[in-house]
Amino acid sequence: MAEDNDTPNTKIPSEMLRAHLLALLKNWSGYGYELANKLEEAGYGRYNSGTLYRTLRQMEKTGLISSMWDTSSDGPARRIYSLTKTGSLFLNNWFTLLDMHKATLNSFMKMAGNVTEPCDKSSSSQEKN
Amino acid sequence: MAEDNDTPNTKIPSEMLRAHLLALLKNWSGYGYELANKLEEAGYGRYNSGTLYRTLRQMEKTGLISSMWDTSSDGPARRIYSLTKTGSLFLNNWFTLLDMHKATLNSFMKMAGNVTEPCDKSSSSQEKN
DNA sequence: GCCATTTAAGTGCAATCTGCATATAGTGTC
DNA sequence: GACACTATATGCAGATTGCACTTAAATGGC
Repeated sequence: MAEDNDTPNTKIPSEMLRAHLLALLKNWSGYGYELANKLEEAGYGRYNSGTLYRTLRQMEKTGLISSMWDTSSDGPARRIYSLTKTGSLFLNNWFTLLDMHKATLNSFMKMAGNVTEPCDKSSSSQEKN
Repeated sequence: MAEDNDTPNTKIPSEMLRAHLLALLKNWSGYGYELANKLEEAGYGRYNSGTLYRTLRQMEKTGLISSMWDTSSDGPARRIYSLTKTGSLFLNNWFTLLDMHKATLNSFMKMAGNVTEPCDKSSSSQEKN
């Protein structure tokens, strides 16, 4: 992991990155450098370290995860993160949101057919019930 | 539809809003005000109009949608949006991304138990003895 | 000991994005 | 003309992002 290839080869929205981090921390505690490695191994490229660490601190600030220093190891101190109750709930809600989102997308795409008549005489939209 | 209740009661990430707009414009052309109504009818609250219009213009700038003025109607001119080829591709990719994301989440959550042992190659995961 | 490298986390800053309030403009109604 | 409704857009403070850079502890080579 010595190369400074700091570019994610698969760019995902930051909301998804947060969800990924929460999922990794489910039933496990890890530190930033380690999380970055896991993300890379999963094919999400090498995140810019600043971006990743800042994301983690921000998630901690909003209560999704909590951290404490681990100085028991050999190298420099590590900030060990764990999922909070809130973070766990958030992760579950995220799954729900994903499903709702997908359902809405499908509904919207199917909705396309029902607008064939222009009927501009009415007030706002085509079908005003 | 005249109340100025400008608050979405279900807050979703902006990436999802963009996907919703793309889905609505699939096989259909509509203008901003109309799209706002559809989102509200679908239970996503009344978006702040500024936010929505800016999002649309930005999506146009990045080539996901295209617009032209419609002055044929009675009221003020409407900017009619349609999906571009790029937007259509983007929407398809978004579905793929959603599936990948969900798969990754599940994989990460299941991964939790294996931390006692480096499953993969000994890159630099948890404890590089 | 000295120096480069690796591990680990963080800061600085410009550019962009977000939420919210406000502005602009056309049309119909009184 | 005053007013409400439709329709789009702008202004601005605060948050977020990407990228470069910094700090710091330990390891390994000479």
